[in-house]
Amino acid sequence: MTEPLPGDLWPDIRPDAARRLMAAAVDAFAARGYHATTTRDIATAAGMSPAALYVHFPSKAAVLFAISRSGHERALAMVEAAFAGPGSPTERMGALVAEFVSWHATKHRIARIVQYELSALSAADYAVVASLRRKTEAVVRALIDEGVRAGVFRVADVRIAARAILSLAIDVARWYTPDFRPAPAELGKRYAELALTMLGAS
Amino acid sequence: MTEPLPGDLWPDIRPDAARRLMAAAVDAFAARGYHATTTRDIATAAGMSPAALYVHFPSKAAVLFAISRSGHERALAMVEAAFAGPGSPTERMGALVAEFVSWHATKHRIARIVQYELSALSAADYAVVASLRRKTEAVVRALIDEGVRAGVFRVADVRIAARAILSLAIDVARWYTPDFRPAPAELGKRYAELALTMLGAS
DNA sequence: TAACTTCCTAAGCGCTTGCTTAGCTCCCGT
DNA sequence: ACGGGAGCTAAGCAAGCGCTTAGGAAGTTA
Repeated sequence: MTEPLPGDLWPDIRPDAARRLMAAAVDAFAARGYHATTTRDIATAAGMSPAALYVHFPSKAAVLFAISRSGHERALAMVEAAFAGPGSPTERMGALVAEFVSWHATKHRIARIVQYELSALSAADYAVVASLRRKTEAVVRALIDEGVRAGVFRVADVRIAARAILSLAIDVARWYTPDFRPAPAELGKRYAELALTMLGAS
Repeated sequence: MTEPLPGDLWPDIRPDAARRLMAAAVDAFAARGYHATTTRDIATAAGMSPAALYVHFPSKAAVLFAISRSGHERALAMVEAAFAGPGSPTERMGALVAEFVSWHATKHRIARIVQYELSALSAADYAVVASLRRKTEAVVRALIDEGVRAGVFRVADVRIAARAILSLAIDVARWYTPDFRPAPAELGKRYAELALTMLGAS
């Protein structure tokens, strides 16, 4: 059920027990959803007693927020890096979609929480991640805009095209399972081609 | 919050109170999720006491299943009708995507339960809707296959293309809100064009 | 009128939930 | 040697959960 946790995940979260709790929460939230997961589930999966969670987090909601926030920040950073990268709008959009899709597959547990547990966040917590989400979408729109102005993309409506591009990637988190072939990196490349075709790229 | 319930929804569900309970459950499940919704929420929103729910349904899970099952059946019927309709593969695929997207926008509350509350179903209930989901996906694959064989679609991988087409439509349920413009019918047409472009339709 | 059926409610039961409290153990600095 | 903080647990509390029980109001049939 649980895959080995990469050591580079949440390097800033200390102590180690807090990271283990977050990793256990990711598995549980992704599999059953935030509301169906109990604090006992999380603590037990991390090898601790139920009370241990409250040594490191003030509440169950704070665990969700920590996961959702860092996931949103990672997603935005990826998209911004692809936008700022070298190459034509076509090349940069291809790289953006390939990496975004690959992330939604590889980290589909985190991605599921990021994309599908927004309604479980408090109003204050939601405001923080909503701002990150708006920035992410704005970057995609800006890149399509650039391609349209350069004459390499042909789309009827930039706003809808951006939504469609993001939908393709985000929805991967919903259906992806680790046994799916091709593997995430190759899947990302195929989706990048589909996305560029959809944008009418030459 | 609640939009007027179309009279043609669940015409087979009797008595009227059972339909009102299902409608209230749709609003609550779609807004907050199955596990965050209490039986008291549903009954109160339907204008009844908490115990009234158990006059018409054996459990809260049965309400979810009734909603999910009828939603899946409706979705499959739509897709099958578009497949069996008149016209070229291009025309039929355009009609399929347009209608499927329009449904995911108009009925986004039901669609959200259909697409995002699968993990809340019992194993037995899930088996029923999973069968309907496989049939739906198979129809889309068959139509792409037909277009590829007829030489009007150009895709590298039929399985992945089918996933992408379905992703575009399904994800609409996640982000759509009633104030979004263009309205569902027009949104469906724009998405149909994007989908056909993605399939390399001439 | 009387018996029956349908649809609903008031009250509450047993259990689980998120979270708290009090106290223990181990390690580190001096 | 010993004080003190960090990290953890056993026990349990108040609140809310899904669901049950007993019974009542209203309409229908004989």
